[in-house]
Amino acid sequence: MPRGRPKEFVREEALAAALGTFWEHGYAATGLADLTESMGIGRQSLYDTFGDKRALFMEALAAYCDRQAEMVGEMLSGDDPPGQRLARFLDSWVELLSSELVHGCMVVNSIGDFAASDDVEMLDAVKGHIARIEGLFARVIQQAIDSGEIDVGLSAREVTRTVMAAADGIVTRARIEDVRPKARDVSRSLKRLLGL
Amino acid sequence: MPRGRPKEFVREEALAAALGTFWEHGYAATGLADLTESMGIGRQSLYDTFGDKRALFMEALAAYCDRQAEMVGEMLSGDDPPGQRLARFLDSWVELLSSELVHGCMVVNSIGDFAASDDVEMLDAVKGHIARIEGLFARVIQQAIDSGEIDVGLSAREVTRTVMAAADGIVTRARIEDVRPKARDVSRSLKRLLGL
DNA sequence: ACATTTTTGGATCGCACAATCCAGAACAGG
DNA sequence: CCTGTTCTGGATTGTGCGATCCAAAAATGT
Repeated sequence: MPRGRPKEFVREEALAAALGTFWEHGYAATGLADLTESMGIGRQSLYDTFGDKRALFMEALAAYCDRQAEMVGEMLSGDDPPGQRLARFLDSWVELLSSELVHGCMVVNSIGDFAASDDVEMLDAVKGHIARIEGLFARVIQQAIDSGEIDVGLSAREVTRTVMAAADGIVTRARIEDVRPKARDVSRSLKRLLGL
Repeated sequence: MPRGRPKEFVREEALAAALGTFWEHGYAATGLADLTESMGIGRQSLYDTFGDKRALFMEALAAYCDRQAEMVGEMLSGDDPPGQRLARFLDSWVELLSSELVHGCMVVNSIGDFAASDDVEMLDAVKGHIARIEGLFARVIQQAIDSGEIDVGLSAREVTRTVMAAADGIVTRARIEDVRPKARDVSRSLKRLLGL
């Protein structure tokens, strides 16, 4: 155990709290007061532990992406054939919009937060996170095409980009309205498109 | 002609310039200096003519929506059957992403700019603009279903929401990368979905 | 000439924000 | 007891912003 007075908070928990606040309000709209309140720590502790606001955000965004990748990876995994796993995902991801994604996808939200900025490092991080999630879908879709489950004259790239675009559109709108009815319609349409 | 010194700028032109700046950088990231520079007028003239920054933005957003509605309306009109008009739109809207929509759709961008704010009036305006554009697609799609051109066991509502979601996703990503290849793939997939 | 209106640009106000500094108290181990 | 670290909270700094005020100049009609 280190010398002096022990920290009164767990780093991961404080980071998770910051994640939630950034997720809900975005980067610029989140003030230091919002962060210290939701994290339950003082300004000094925040700067000592995480650096500054921007560094804290980048770390939170990376944690979000890890969590999202794990969740999507689980939903797309299983013993049944890849096409059925994708169909299952399309059926059940509507539930995510009721709980996890009520404030949209933090990565997609970050596009708007930094698109007009000159923070190339942040933008590269955002693009990387997007590519990572997209890769999970591309893999399953490619498998479903290889196995013949999906056979509609479309490449895996075309299908993946369509699914991702629709998902991005839904989570964008999720920020200002209840999109679950829309998401159900889109999921049904996409399954029809893919013959699932 | 009114009494004193005549205005040295045309209101519509100044508004169009403000529209472009807001469109490119978003609401918060656009400073008064950016506006006066792009509009070519002084602060005083701006406040006298448009009120304040927020009022100027609302007017610019409404003008954007008018223009967008007119453009989409034209692209979806013609003498050929509605299904073909929709297919034509899906083919040619990629060009819009090369010129008009390089910085995304101003309405969709505004979602992120005001989702976390408590400006309900602005949010209602955004929602109204979205509904207006969506109505244009819903009408054509309904016609194509009534005429039997589209017959894939999906309702007009389901198809419309899917097309809009995909489009929203594409224009969101357009802010940080060239999405024309993606848009081509998505358009091809959607046409396949609709049997066009 | 005169009145009216707009333009221009500087100066200023008020506010919110991130970030830093500081001093005192709290808590641990040596 | 002493030392090192953290927590607390107030005070402060610096910056950028929207917005307003002001005064002088410019351009029109009466």
